[in-house]
Amino acid sequence: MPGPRKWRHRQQRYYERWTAPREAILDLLRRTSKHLSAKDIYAALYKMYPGIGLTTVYRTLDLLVRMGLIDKFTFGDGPNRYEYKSEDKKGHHHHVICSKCGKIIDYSDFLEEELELVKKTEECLTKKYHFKVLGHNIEFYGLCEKCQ
Amino acid sequence: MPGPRKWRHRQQRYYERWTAPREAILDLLRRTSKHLSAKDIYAALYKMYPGIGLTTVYRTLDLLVRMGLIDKFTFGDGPNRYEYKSEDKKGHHHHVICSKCGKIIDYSDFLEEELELVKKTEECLTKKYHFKVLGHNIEFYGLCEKCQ
DNA sequence: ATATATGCAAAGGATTTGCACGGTT
DNA sequence: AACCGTGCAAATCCTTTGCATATAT
Repeated sequence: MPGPRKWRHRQQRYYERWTAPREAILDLLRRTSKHLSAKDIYAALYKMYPGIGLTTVYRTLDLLVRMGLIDKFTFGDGPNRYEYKSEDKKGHHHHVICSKCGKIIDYSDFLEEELELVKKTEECLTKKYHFKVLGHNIEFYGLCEKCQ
Repeated sequence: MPGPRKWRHRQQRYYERWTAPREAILDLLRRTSKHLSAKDIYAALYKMYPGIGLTTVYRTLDLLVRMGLIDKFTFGDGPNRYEYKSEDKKGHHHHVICSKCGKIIDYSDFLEEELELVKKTEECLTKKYHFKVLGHNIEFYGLCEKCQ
């Protein structure tokens, strides 16, 4: 049951078998625009796939993160949330989080400015600390319309 | 035993008594440049102040966050970390986190550019979503010199 | 005297780990 | 047959809560 990007890396073996749960979890994340937690995913899958275990969800999410297919986000309190990483740059966005109700808005304006700042920063960090930047995370928090 | 900024807000009472543990915890955070977890603080204080409870540390940290004296950071896995919020803008910085060893570097270049981007974004978010921005968080992650 | 702050122990929530079973290769 | 993936239960880690006691006003 090969997925869309079934792929075993030469250097680092990500998996040996592309199984139904793995496909189901990746598929769910690919289809949704929400930021799902492990439990969310477990609950959604349980309907169509009873017998699935929460542990498998966690392990699969970890696998998908390592494969670079999804991103993992930690929003202050509460469980980690996962998001499908779209291949095109258009998918890039930030999160705006309401501190009160936890609502998350995806936001993607000023990407050019951001990109420039990020690039500058990365170069500087490489020079200054010999730090290899692999990614960044920009988020805003405050109060959403309803919670003010 | 009044602290440096002992202060009971008129509208919202933060505390009734400025006690020794509160002073000790704020003081510790003011003196260090590290990003301490609740346990770190507990351990440090335990030497000079045995009998202090971890619960008190958590409760005090929560209080100090509500008072706006310290910031709380969640770096992926691991415990939350706390940092004294300096009053001058010079104290503003980002975090660069090594994904492997967890090392945190404070970084504060390109603040003007950042400030501009942040300002733009905040205005836009207000207009677009009527979202009241209270703060932002910019962080970079990757591999530090040793871990590459 | 009264309300607040504290410490301990227990509870809670999220995630990881140990282990035996079952399906693939 | 050997190995990988899975599910369950237990363990772990961090944090919060309940409650009785100690302390400040």
